Amino acid sequence: MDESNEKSSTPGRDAGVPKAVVNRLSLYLRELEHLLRGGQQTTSSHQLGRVLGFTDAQVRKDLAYFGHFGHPGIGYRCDELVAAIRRILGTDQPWTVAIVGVGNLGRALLGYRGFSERGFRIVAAFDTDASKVGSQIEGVEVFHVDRLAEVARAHRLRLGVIAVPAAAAQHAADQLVAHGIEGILNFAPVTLSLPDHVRRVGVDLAIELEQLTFAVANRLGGE
Amino acid sequence: MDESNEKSSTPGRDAGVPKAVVNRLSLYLRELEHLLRGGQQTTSSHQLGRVLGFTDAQVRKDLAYFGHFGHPGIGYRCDELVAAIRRILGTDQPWTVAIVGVGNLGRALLGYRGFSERGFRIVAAFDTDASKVGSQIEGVEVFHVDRLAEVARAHRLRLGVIAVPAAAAQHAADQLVAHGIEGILNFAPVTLSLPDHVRRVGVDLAIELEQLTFAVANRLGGE
DNA sequence: TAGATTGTTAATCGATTAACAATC
DNA sequence: TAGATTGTTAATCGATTAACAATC
Repeated sequence: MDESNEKSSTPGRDAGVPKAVVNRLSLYLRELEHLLRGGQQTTSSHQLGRVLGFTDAQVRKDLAYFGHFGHPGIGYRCDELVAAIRRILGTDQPWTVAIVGVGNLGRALLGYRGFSERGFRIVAAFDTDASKVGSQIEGVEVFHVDRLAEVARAHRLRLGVIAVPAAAAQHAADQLVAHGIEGILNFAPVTLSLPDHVRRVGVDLAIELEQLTFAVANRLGGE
Repeated sequence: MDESNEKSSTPGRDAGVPKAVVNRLSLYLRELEHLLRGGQQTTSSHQLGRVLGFTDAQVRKDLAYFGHFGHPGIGYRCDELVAAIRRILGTDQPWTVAIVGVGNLGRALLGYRGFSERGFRIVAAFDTDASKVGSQIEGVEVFHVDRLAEVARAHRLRLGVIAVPAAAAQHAADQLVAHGIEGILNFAPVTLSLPDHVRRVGVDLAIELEQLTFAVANRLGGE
Protein backbone atom coordinates (compact mmCIF):
# COMPACT_ATOMS: atom_id res chain seq x y z
CA MET A 1 0.00 0.00 0.00
CA ASP A 2 1.56 3.12 -0.25
CA GLU A 3 4.92 2.93 -1.04
CA SER A 4 3.95 -0.37 0.43
CA ASN A 5 1.02 -1.46 -1.46
CA GLU A 6 0.85 -0.12 -4.91
CA LYS A 7 -1.60 -1.82 -7.14
CA SER A 8 -0.94 -1.56 -10.81
CA SER A 9 2.26 -1.74 -12.72
CA THR A 10 4.21 1.39 -13.52
CA PRO A 11 6.88 -0.27 -15.57
CA GLY A 12 10.25 0.95 -16.59
CA ARG A 13 11.79 -1.39 -19.10
CA ASP A 14 9.05 -3.72 -17.96
CA ALA A 15 8.17 -7.20 -18.97
CA GLY A 16 4.46 -6.55 -19.23
CA VAL A 17 3.86 -8.18 -15.88
CA PRO A 18 1.36 -6.50 -13.58
CA LYS A 19 2.65 -5.99 -10.08
CA ALA A 20 -0.36 -7.82 -8.70
CA VAL A 21 0.77 -10.93 -10.52
CA VAL A 22 4.25 -10.81 -9.03
CA ASN A 23 2.73 -10.35 -5.65
CA ARG A 24 0.62 -13.45 -6.00
CA LEU A 25 3.68 -15.32 -7.21
CA SER A 26 5.19 -14.88 -3.78
CA LEU A 27 2.05 -16.27 -2.22
CA TYR A 28 2.07 -19.28 -4.54
CA LEU A 29 5.67 -19.88 -3.59
CA ARG A 30 4.94 -19.69 0.11
CA GLU A 31 2.02 -22.05 -0.22
CA LEU A 32 3.95 -24.51 -2.39
CA GLU A 33 6.71 -24.69 0.19
CA HIS A 34 4.07 -25.34 2.80
CA LEU A 35 2.61 -28.15 0.72
CA LEU A 36 6.05 -29.64 0.17
CA ARG A 37 6.75 -29.63 3.89
CA GLY A 38 3.49 -31.54 4.28
CA GLY A 39 4.75 -34.14 1.83
CA GLN A 40 2.56 -33.17 -1.09
CA GLN A 41 4.15 -33.79 -4.48
CA THR A 42 1.70 -32.10 -6.84
CA THR A 43 -1.01 -29.51 -6.66
CA SER A 44 -3.48 -27.83 -9.01
CA SER A 45 -4.58 -24.32 -9.84
CA HIS A 46 -7.83 -25.26 -8.15
CA GLN A 47 -6.16 -26.18 -4.86
CA LEU A 48 -3.80 -23.20 -4.83
CA GLY A 49 -6.65 -20.88 -5.61
CA ARG A 50 -8.92 -22.29 -2.93
CA VAL A 51 -6.34 -21.92 -0.18
CA LEU A 52 -5.32 -18.42 -1.18
CA GLY A 53 -8.72 -17.15 -2.17
CA PHE A 54 -8.22 -16.80 -5.92
CA THR A 55 -9.96 -18.43 -8.85
CA ASP A 56 -8.23 -21.32 -10.56
CA ALA A 57 -8.23 -19.34 -13.79
CA GLN A 58 -6.27 -16.59 -12.14
CA VAL A 59 -3.65 -18.97 -10.81
CA ARG A 60 -3.12 -20.48 -14.24
CA LYS A 61 -3.06 -17.11 -15.95
CA ASP A 62 -0.55 -15.73 -13.50
CA LEU A 63 1.82 -18.64 -14.02
CA ALA A 64 1.33 -18.61 -17.78
CA TYR A 65 2.85 -15.12 -17.90
CA PHE A 66 6.20 -16.75 -17.36
CA GLY A 67 6.06 -20.11 -19.11
CA HIS A 68 4.52 -23.57 -19.14
CA PHE A 69 5.02 -25.00 -15.70
CA GLY A 70 2.05 -27.32 -15.42
CA HIS A 71 1.16 -30.74 -16.74
CA PRO A 72 -2.31 -31.03 -18.28
CA GLY A 73 -4.29 -33.71 -16.52
CA ILE A 74 -1.77 -33.75 -13.65
CA GLY A 75 -1.39 -30.26 -12.29
CA TYR A 76 1.84 -28.68 -11.07
CA ARG A 77 4.70 -30.57 -9.45
CA CYS A 78 5.39 -28.59 -6.31
CA ASP A 79 9.16 -28.81 -6.47
CA GLU A 80 9.26 -27.84 -10.13
CA LEU A 81 6.99 -24.88 -9.58
CA VAL A 82 8.92 -23.74 -6.53
CA ALA A 83 12.11 -23.75 -8.56
CA ALA A 84 10.42 -21.91 -11.43
CA ILE A 85 8.96 -19.18 -9.22
CA ARG A 86 12.25 -18.70 -7.39
CA ARG A 87 13.94 -18.22 -10.72
CA ILE A 88 11.32 -15.72 -11.82
CA LEU A 89 11.51 -13.72 -8.61
CA GLY A 90 15.28 -13.83 -8.68
CA THR A 91 15.59 -15.56 -5.33
CA ASP A 92 17.21 -18.66 -6.79
CA GLN A 93 20.40 -16.70 -6.18
CA PRO A 94 21.41 -15.15 -2.87
CA TRP A 95 20.95 -11.42 -2.32
CA THR A 96 22.98 -9.46 0.15
CA VAL A 97 21.10 -6.96 2.25
CA ALA A 98 22.07 -4.20 4.64
CA ILE A 99 19.86 -2.76 7.34
CA VAL A 100 20.13 0.91 8.20
CA GLY A 101 18.90 1.70 11.69
CA VAL A 102 19.34 -0.59 14.64
CA GLY A 103 16.48 0.44 16.85
CA ASN A 104 13.74 -1.92 17.99
CA LEU A 105 12.58 -2.65 14.49
CA GLY A 106 16.03 -2.91 12.96
CA ARG A 107 17.05 -5.38 15.62
CA ALA A 108 13.93 -7.44 15.05
CA LEU A 109 14.71 -7.54 11.34
CA LEU A 110 18.29 -8.59 12.05
CA GLY A 111 16.93 -11.55 13.98
CA TYR A 112 14.17 -12.47 11.56
CA ARG A 113 14.70 -16.04 10.43
CA GLY A 114 12.41 -15.70 7.45
CA PHE A 115 14.92 -13.66 5.47
CA SER A 116 17.61 -16.29 5.34
CA GLU A 117 15.02 -19.01 4.74
CA ARG A 118 14.04 -17.11 1.63
CA GLY A 119 17.54 -16.60 0.31
CA PHE A 120 18.47 -13.21 1.74
CA ARG A 121 21.70 -12.63 3.61
CA ILE A 122 21.92 -9.68 5.94
CA VAL A 123 25.59 -8.84 5.80
CA ALA A 124 25.76 -5.55 7.64
CA ALA A 125 23.86 -3.11 9.82
CA PHE A 126 24.38 0.63 10.10
CA ASP A 127 23.62 3.21 12.71
CA THR A 128 24.92 6.57 13.85
CA ASP A 129 24.69 5.81 17.57
CA ALA A 130 28.22 5.34 18.89
CA SER A 131 26.99 2.98 21.58
CA LYS A 132 25.77 0.59 18.91
CA VAL A 133 28.54 0.92 16.38
CA GLY A 134 31.09 -1.86 16.65
CA SER A 135 28.75 -4.30 18.36
CA GLN A 136 27.36 -7.44 16.82
CA ILE A 137 23.63 -8.09 16.80
CA GLU A 138 22.38 -11.51 15.84
CA GLY A 139 25.81 -12.15 14.41
CA VAL A 140 25.73 -9.08 12.19
CA GLU A 141 28.23 -6.30 12.68
CA VAL A 142 26.98 -2.77 13.23
CA PHE A 143 28.95 -0.13 11.34
CA HIS A 144 28.82 3.62 11.46
CA VAL A 145 26.89 4.95 8.50
CA ASP A 146 30.07 6.69 7.38
CA ARG A 147 31.45 3.32 6.40
CA LEU A 148 28.62 2.57 3.99
CA ALA A 149 30.78 3.10 0.90
CA GLU A 150 33.42 0.67 2.04
CA VAL A 151 31.01 -2.03 3.22
CA ALA A 152 28.75 -1.70 0.19
CA ARG A 153 31.71 -2.27 -2.09
CA ALA A 154 33.12 -5.14 -0.09
CA HIS A 155 29.83 -7.04 -0.09
CA ARG A 156 28.53 -5.89 -3.44
CA LEU A 157 25.40 -4.69 -1.64
CA ARG A 158 22.34 -4.35 -3.84
CA LEU A 159 19.46 -4.08 -1.37
CA GLY A 160 19.00 -1.84 1.63
CA VAL A 161 16.40 -1.83 4.38
CA ILE A 162 15.55 1.44 6.06
CA ALA A 163 14.55 1.11 9.71
CA VAL A 164 15.42 4.55 10.99
CA PRO A 165 13.01 7.18 12.35
CA ALA A 166 10.95 9.06 9.79
CA ALA A 167 13.04 12.20 10.09
CA ALA A 168 16.22 10.34 9.14
CA ALA A 169 14.79 8.15 6.38
CA GLN A 170 15.37 10.38 3.37
CA HIS A 171 18.97 10.98 4.38
CA ALA A 172 19.54 7.27 4.85
CA ALA A 173 18.01 6.62 1.46
CA ASP A 174 20.21 9.24 -0.18
CA GLN A 175 23.29 7.59 1.22
CA LEU A 176 22.22 4.15 0.12
CA VAL A 177 21.57 5.48 -3.36
CA ALA A 178 24.88 7.31 -3.45
CA HIS A 179 26.64 4.03 -2.87
CA GLY A 180 24.95 2.12 -5.59
CA ILE A 181 22.10 0.36 -3.83
CA GLU A 182 19.49 -0.71 -6.36
CA GLY A 183 16.49 -1.35 -4.17
CA ILE A 184 15.17 -0.05 -0.86
CA LEU A 185 12.70 -1.63 1.52
CA ASN A 186 11.47 1.29 3.56
CA PHE A 187 9.85 0.86 6.97
CA ALA A 188 9.84 4.57 7.79
CA PRO A 189 6.43 6.24 7.47
CA VAL A 190 7.48 8.70 4.80
CA THR A 191 7.40 8.86 1.04
CA LEU A 192 10.97 8.69 -0.14
CA SER A 193 12.16 10.73 -3.05
CA LEU A 194 14.40 8.48 -5.12
CA PRO A 195 15.94 8.49 -8.57
CA ASP A 196 14.06 6.47 -11.15
CA HIS A 197 16.57 3.68 -11.38
CA VAL A 198 16.20 2.76 -7.72
CA ARG A 199 13.35 0.38 -6.89
CA ARG A 200 11.45 0.67 -3.68
CA VAL A 201 8.94 -1.15 -1.55
CA GLY A 202 7.42 0.57 1.42
CA VAL A 203 5.90 -1.00 4.50
CA ASP A 204 4.15 1.34 6.89
CA LEU A 205 3.11 -0.65 9.93
CA ALA A 206 0.58 1.89 11.09
CA ILE A 207 -0.99 2.00 7.65
CA GLU A 208 -1.42 -1.75 7.70
CA LEU A 209 -3.36 -1.46 10.94
CA GLU A 210 -5.30 1.44 9.48
CA GLN A 211 -6.33 -0.67 6.50
CA LEU A 212 -7.45 -3.41 8.85
CA THR A 213 -9.44 -0.88 10.83
CA PHE A 214 -11.28 0.29 7.74
CA ALA A 215 -12.05 -3.29 6.76
CA VAL A 216 -13.41 -4.06 10.22
CA ALA A 217 -15.41 -0.86 10.45
CA ASN A 218 -16.96 -1.48 7.04
CA ARG A 219 -17.10 -5.27 7.03
CA LEU A 220 -15.01 -5.31 3.91
CA GLY A 221 -12.87 -8.16 2.70
CA GLY A 222 -9.83 -7.67 4.88
CA GLU A 223 -6.96 -8.57 2.64
CA MET B 1 -0.09 -8.82 -2.06
CA ASP B 2 -0.61 -11.78 -0.28
CA GLU B 3 -2.48 -11.80 2.65
CA SER B 4 -0.46 -8.68 2.82
CA ASN B 5 -1.13 -6.97 -0.31
CA GLU B 6 -4.28 -7.91 -2.03
CA LYS B 7 -5.24 -5.81 -4.96
CA SER B 8 -8.91 -5.75 -5.75
CA SER B 9 -11.90 -5.61 -3.53
CA THR B 10 -13.60 -8.80 -2.42
CA PRO B 11 -16.41 -7.11 -0.60
CA GLY B 12 -18.75 -8.43 1.99
CA ARG B 13 -21.46 -5.93 2.71
CA ASP B 14 -19.13 -3.54 0.94
CA ALA B 15 -19.47 0.09 0.12
CA GLY B 16 -18.34 -0.22 -3.48
CA VAL B 17 -14.90 1.06 -2.57
CA PRO B 18 -11.95 -0.68 -4.20
CA LYS B 19 -9.28 -1.70 -1.77
CA ALA B 20 -6.69 0.18 -3.78
CA VAL B 21 -8.57 3.38 -3.06
CA VAL B 22 -8.57 2.80 0.68
CA ASN B 23 -4.89 2.06 0.51
CA ARG B 24 -4.17 5.34 -1.19
CA LEU B 25 -6.32 7.10 1.38
CA SER B 26 -3.78 6.12 4.01
CA LEU B 27 -1.03 7.57 1.87
CA TYR B 28 -2.92 10.82 1.37
CA LEU B 29 -3.39 11.02 5.11
CA ARG B 30 0.28 10.45 5.82
CA GLU B 31 1.28 13.06 3.29
CA LEU B 32 -1.25 15.60 4.53
CA GLU B 33 0.05 15.25 8.06
CA HIS B 34 3.53 15.78 6.70
CA LEU B 35 2.41 18.93 4.89
CA LEU B 36 0.69 20.21 8.02
CA ARG B 37 3.85 19.69 10.07
CA GLY B 38 5.61 21.79 7.43
CA GLY B 39 3.08 24.56 7.97
CA GLN B 40 1.17 24.12 4.75
CA GLN B 41 -2.52 25.01 5.00
CA THR B 42 -3.87 23.81 1.68
CA THR B 43 -2.88 21.43 -1.05
CA SER B 44 -4.20 20.26 -4.40
CA SER B 45 -4.82 16.98 -6.15
CA HIS B 46 -1.94 17.94 -8.37
CA GLN B 47 0.50 18.34 -5.50
CA LEU B 48 -0.60 15.21 -3.67
CA GLY B 49 -0.42 13.22 -6.85
CA ARG B 50 3.02 14.47 -7.77
CA VAL B 51 4.54 13.58 -4.42
CA LEU B 52 2.94 10.16 -4.24
CA GLY B 53 3.24 9.27 -7.90
CA PHE B 54 -0.43 9.34 -8.90
CA THR B 55 -2.31 11.44 -11.40
CA ASP B 56 -4.31 14.38 -10.11
CA ALA B 57 -7.43 12.80 -11.58
CA GLN B 58 -6.91 9.73 -9.46
CA VAL B 59 -6.52 11.72 -6.28
CA ARG B 60 -9.75 13.59 -6.92
CA LYS B 61 -11.61 10.44 -7.88
CA ASP B 62 -10.43 8.58 -4.81
CA LEU B 63 -11.57 11.33 -2.50
CA ALA B 64 -14.84 11.80 -4.36
CA TYR B 65 -15.83 8.24 -3.42
CA PHE B 66 -16.50 9.54 0.04
CA GLY B 67 -17.77 13.06 -0.35
CA HIS B 68 -16.93 16.61 -1.36
CA PHE B 69 -13.85 17.58 0.56
CA GLY B 70 -12.28 20.09 -1.79
CA HIS B 71 -12.87 23.70 -2.70
CA PRO B 72 -12.92 24.45 -6.43
CA GLY B 73 -10.32 27.04 -7.27
CA ILE B 74 -8.64 26.55 -3.88
CA GLY B 75 -7.81 22.89 -3.42
CA TYR B 76 -8.07 20.94 -0.19
CA ARG B 77 -7.55 22.38 3.26
CA CYS B 78 -5.09 20.00 4.85
CA ASP B 79 -6.66 19.92 8.28
CA GLU B 80 -10.14 19.40 6.88
CA LEU B 81 -9.00 16.58 4.65
CA VAL B 82 -7.04 14.93 7.44
CA ALA B 83 -10.14 14.93 9.61
CA ALA B 84 -12.26 13.59 6.76
CA ILE B 85 -9.89 10.74 5.93
CA ARG B 86 -9.54 9.78 9.58
CA ARG B 87 -13.28 9.57 9.83
CA ILE B 88 -13.47 7.44 6.70
CA LEU B 89 -10.77 5.06 7.86
CA GLY B 90 -12.29 4.87 11.31
CA THR B 91 -9.19 6.16 13.06
CA ASP B 92 -10.91 9.27 14.37
CA GLN B 93 -11.74 7.02 17.30
CA PRO B 94 -9.22 5.00 19.29
CA TRP B 95 -8.83 1.28 18.64
CA THR B 96 -7.51 -1.11 21.21
CA VAL B 97 -5.05 -3.68 19.97
CA ALA B 98 -3.45 -6.77 21.44
CA ILE B 99 -0.23 -8.34 20.26
CA VAL B 100 0.19 -12.09 20.40
CA GLY B 101 3.80 -13.19 20.49
CA VAL B 102 6.53 -11.29 22.28
CA GLY B 103 9.60 -12.36 20.36
CA ASN B 104 11.88 -9.96 18.54
CA LEU B 105 9.16 -8.72 16.24
CA GLY B 106 6.44 -8.56 18.89
CA ARG B 107 8.70 -6.50 21.10
CA ALA B 108 9.53 -4.15 18.26
CA LEU B 109 5.84 -3.67 17.58
CA LEU B 110 5.18 -2.99 21.27
CA GLY B 111 7.72 -0.19 21.09
CA TYR B 112 6.63 1.22 17.77
CA ARG B 113 5.65 4.85 18.26
CA GLY B 114 3.78 5.05 14.98
CA PHE B 115 0.84 3.06 16.30
CA SER B 116 -0.12 5.47 19.05
CA GLU B 117 0.54 8.42 16.76
CA ARG B 118 -2.08 6.99 14.45
CA GLY B 119 -4.68 6.36 17.09
CA PHE B 120 -4.01 2.78 18.10
CA ARG B 121 -3.60 1.72 21.71
CA ILE B 122 -1.76 -1.48 22.43
CA VAL B 123 -3.35 -2.58 25.65
CA ALA B 124 -1.99 -6.09 26.11
CA ALA B 125 0.55 -8.60 24.90
CA PHE B 126 0.31 -12.37 25.04
CA ASP B 127 2.81 -15.19 25.01
CA THR B 128 3.08 -18.74 26.25
CA ASP B 129 6.63 -18.41 27.53
CA ALA B 130 6.52 -18.38 31.33
CA SER B 131 9.65 -16.26 31.48
CA LYS B 132 7.87 -13.48 29.64
CA VAL B 133 4.43 -13.73 31.20
CA GLY B 134 3.94 -11.21 33.98
CA SER B 135 6.59 -8.82 32.75
CA GLN B 136 5.97 -5.42 31.25
CA ILE B 137 7.46 -4.47 27.90
CA GLU B 138 7.32 -0.88 26.80
CA GLY B 139 4.73 -0.34 29.48
CA VAL B 140 2.47 -3.11 28.21
CA GLU B 141 1.72 -6.13 30.39
CA VAL B 142 2.46 -9.58 29.01
CA PHE B 143 -0.27 -12.13 29.79
CA HIS B 144 -0.39 -15.83 29.26
CA VAL B 145 -2.47 -16.65 26.22
CA ASP B 146 -4.87 -18.49 28.53
CA ARG B 147 -6.05 -15.16 29.83
CA LEU B 148 -7.10 -13.90 26.41
CA ALA B 149 -10.81 -14.25 27.17
CA GLU B 150 -10.59 -12.17 30.30
CA VAL B 151 -8.37 -9.45 28.85
CA ALA B 152 -10.32 -9.23 25.61
CA ARG B 153 -13.48 -8.64 27.55
CA ALA B 154 -11.97 -6.14 29.92
CA HIS B 155 -10.53 -4.02 27.12
CA ARG B 156 -13.22 -4.64 24.51
CA LEU B 157 -10.46 -5.79 22.18
CA ARG B 158 -11.32 -5.64 18.51
CA LEU B 159 -7.96 -5.97 16.76
CA GLY B 160 -5.19 -8.51 17.21
CA VAL B 161 -1.67 -8.63 15.85
CA ILE B 162 -0.05 -12.01 15.33
CA ALA B 163 3.71 -12.03 15.81
CA VAL B 164 4.27 -15.66 16.69
CA PRO B 165 6.25 -18.23 14.68
CA ALA B 166 4.54 -19.62 11.60
CA ALA B 167 3.77 -22.93 13.26
CA ALA B 168 1.82 -21.23 16.04
CA ALA B 169 0.01 -18.62 13.97
CA GLN B 170 -3.17 -20.52 13.09
CA HIS B 171 -3.68 -21.53 16.71
CA ALA B 172 -3.17 -17.95 17.84
CA ALA B 173 -5.64 -16.78 15.22
CA ASP B 174 -8.21 -19.35 16.33
CA GLN B 175 -7.97 -18.13 19.89
CA LEU B 176 -8.32 -14.51 18.90
CA VAL B 177 -11.36 -15.37 16.82
CA ALA B 178 -12.87 -17.43 19.62
CA HIS B 179 -12.75 -14.39 21.84
CA GLY B 180 -14.45 -12.04 19.49
CA ILE B 181 -11.59 -10.29 17.74
CA GLU B 182 -12.83 -8.72 14.51
CA GLY B 183 -9.60 -8.11 12.64
CA ILE B 184 -6.16 -9.68 12.54
CA LEU B 185 -2.89 -8.21 11.36
CA ASN B 186 -0.76 -11.25 10.64
CA PHE B 187 3.02 -11.09 10.50
CA ALA B 188 3.49 -14.86 10.36
CA PRO B 189 4.39 -16.20 6.90
CA VAL B 190 1.34 -18.40 6.57
CA THR B 191 -2.10 -18.12 5.05
CA LEU B 192 -4.55 -18.10 7.91
CA SER B 193 -7.85 -19.85 7.67
CA LEU B 194 -10.43 -17.56 9.22
CA PRO B 195 -14.20 -17.28 9.33
CA ASP B 196 -15.69 -14.84 6.87
CA HIS B 197 -16.66 -12.26 9.42
CA VAL B 198 -13.07 -11.73 10.57
CA ARG B 199 -11.02 -9.27 8.55
CA ARG B 200 -7.35 -9.75 7.97
CA VAL B 201 -4.29 -8.02 6.68
CA GLY B 202 -1.09 -9.95 6.20
CA VAL B 203 2.44 -8.64 6.15
CA ASP B 204 5.14 -11.11 5.17
CA LEU B 205 8.48 -9.41 5.60
CA ALA B 206 10.34 -11.86 3.40
CA ILE B 207 7.77 -11.45 0.66
CA GLU B 208 8.27 -7.69 0.72
CA LEU B 209 11.98 -8.22 0.12
CA GLU B 210 11.16 -10.75 -2.55
CA GLN B 211 8.99 -8.24 -4.37
CA LEU B 212 11.79 -5.72 -4.20
CA THR B 213 14.17 -8.30 -5.58
CA PHE B 214 11.97 -8.94 -8.58
CA ALA B 215 11.64 -5.22 -9.23
CA VAL B 216 15.41 -4.77 -9.08
CA ALA B 217 16.17 -7.80 -11.20
CA ASN B 218 13.67 -6.66 -13.83
CA ARG B 219 14.02 -2.90 -13.50
CA LEU B 220 10.32 -2.67 -12.80
CA GLY B 221 8.58 0.14 -11.01
CA GLY B 222 9.41 -0.73 -7.45
CA GLU B 223 6.31 0.16 -5.55
C1' DT C 1 -11.82 -44.63 -22.46
C1' DA C 2 -13.24 -41.35 -18.72
C1' DG C 3 -11.67 -37.95 -15.63
C1' DA C 4 -8.68 -34.35 -14.50
C1' DT C 5 -6.32 -30.38 -15.49
C1' DT C 6 -3.60 -27.27 -18.19
C1' DG C 7 -2.81 -23.08 -21.31
C1' DT C 8 -5.25 -19.74 -23.89
C1' DT C 9 -8.85 -17.10 -26.08
C1' DA C 10 -12.81 -14.20 -25.79
C1' DA C 11 -16.02 -11.89 -22.80
C1' DT C 12 -16.67 -9.44 -18.73
C1' DC C 13 -15.71 -6.57 -15.39
C1' DG C 14 -13.39 -2.84 -12.98
C1' DA C 15 -10.07 0.84 -12.46
C1' DT C 16 -7.58 4.76 -14.40
C1' DT C 17 -7.29 8.74 -17.16
C1' DA C 18 -8.62 12.71 -19.92
C1' DA C 19 -11.58 16.31 -20.52
C1' DC C 20 -14.53 19.90 -19.07
C1' DA C 21 -18.37 22.50 -16.97
C1' DA C 22 -18.92 24.50 -12.48
C1' DT C 23 -16.91 27.09 -8.92
C1' DC C 24 -14.02 30.09 -6.30
C1' DT D 1 -12.05 39.09 -15.15
C1' DA D 2 -8.34 35.53 -15.48
C1' DG D 3 -6.39 31.67 -13.28
C1' DA D 4 -6.74 27.73 -10.53
C1' DT D 5 -8.86 23.78 -9.15
C1' DT D 6 -12.64 20.77 -8.04
C1' DG D 7 -16.15 16.93 -8.98
C1' DT D 8 -17.86 14.12 -12.56
C1' DT D 9 -18.70 12.07 -17.00
C1' DA D 10 -17.17 9.46 -20.88
C1' DA D 11 -13.35 7.07 -22.97
C1' DT D 12 -9.54 4.20 -22.33
C1' DC D 13 -7.06 0.91 -20.51
C1' DG D 14 -6.01 -3.26 -17.94
C1' DA D 15 -7.12 -7.22 -15.11
C1' DT D 16 -10.16 -11.05 -14.01
C1' DT D 17 -13.14 -14.70 -15.23
C1' DA D 18 -15.46 -18.20 -17.99
C1' DA D 19 -15.14 -21.47 -21.34
C1' DC D 20 -12.95 -24.96 -23.95
C1' DA D 21 -9.73 -27.49 -27.00
C1' DA D 22 -5.56 -29.93 -26.03
C1' DT D 23 -3.24 -33.07 -23.15
C1' DC D 24 -2.14 -36.61 -19.89
